[in-house]
Amino acid sequence: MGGKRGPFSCGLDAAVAVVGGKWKPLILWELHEGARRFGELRRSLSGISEKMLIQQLRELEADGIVHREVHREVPPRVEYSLTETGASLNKALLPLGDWGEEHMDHIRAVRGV
Amino acid sequence: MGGKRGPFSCGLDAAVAVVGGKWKPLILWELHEGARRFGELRRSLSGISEKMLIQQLRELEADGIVHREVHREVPPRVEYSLTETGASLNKALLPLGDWGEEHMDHIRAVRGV
DNA sequence: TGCAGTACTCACCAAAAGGTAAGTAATGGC
DNA sequence: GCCATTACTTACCTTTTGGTGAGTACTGCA
Repeated sequence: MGGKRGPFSCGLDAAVAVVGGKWKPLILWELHEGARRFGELRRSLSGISEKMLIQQLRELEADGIVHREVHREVPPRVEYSLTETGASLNKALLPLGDWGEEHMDHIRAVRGV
Repeated sequence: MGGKRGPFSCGLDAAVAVVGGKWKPLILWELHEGARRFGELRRSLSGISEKMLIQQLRELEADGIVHREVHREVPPRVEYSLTETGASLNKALLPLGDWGEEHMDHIRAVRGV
């Protein structure tokens, strides 16, 4: 879903193309309080594989949502943070997060999970 | 993505489980002005297959997002509309749609589509 | 009799997303 | 010399998602 998908039929379609998938919303959420290192993100997003994390971060970077900063040290330190565009996207996701919070029990019940 | 996936790590995760995928956001959008027939939806969502449309509608129905009403006529008439929960979800999606609208050109440019 | 229109349903296939496990590069400290 | 740490990278596989095309049930109407 993070893959290319072009001409969008509406704004929602475009936004979903950028933030869709299993991990991207969670990654954005993790970054909403400031920069995070690769390893920090991996530990926070329990269950994500390194491959997935990198892949999603690269796509978000390509879409101008996150900024990647490499500190040339050993061991290496790479920090990811939201760009301004990313921060605005995160803000636009807040109501959806609230909705989910509010209806989580209902959804869980309906799906039997 | 519409498939079962639980326990959610946060509200956003739960919301994405309900509204994720290629078509669901667009279906919700189509319903935001009122009830629509199956055929109307198929024509509006250009490119969707009948199988996908039904599948997504069934999942949304199971999640309590849309209501399905069958009118016993010939030829048959089935109308889909948002439940109250669905309407609130749609509302929560508005900022995301606005964000997409605003950044669509940027995204298209970055992806070369 | 048979065709039109509507809303599905099914079997099968292709593509995309996601997961696993192993390997790499760089260097400071023991 | 060798191990630890960090941030990847690669190859391979499974699961999920999405697409195609044909078929079904119902009944009014020509």
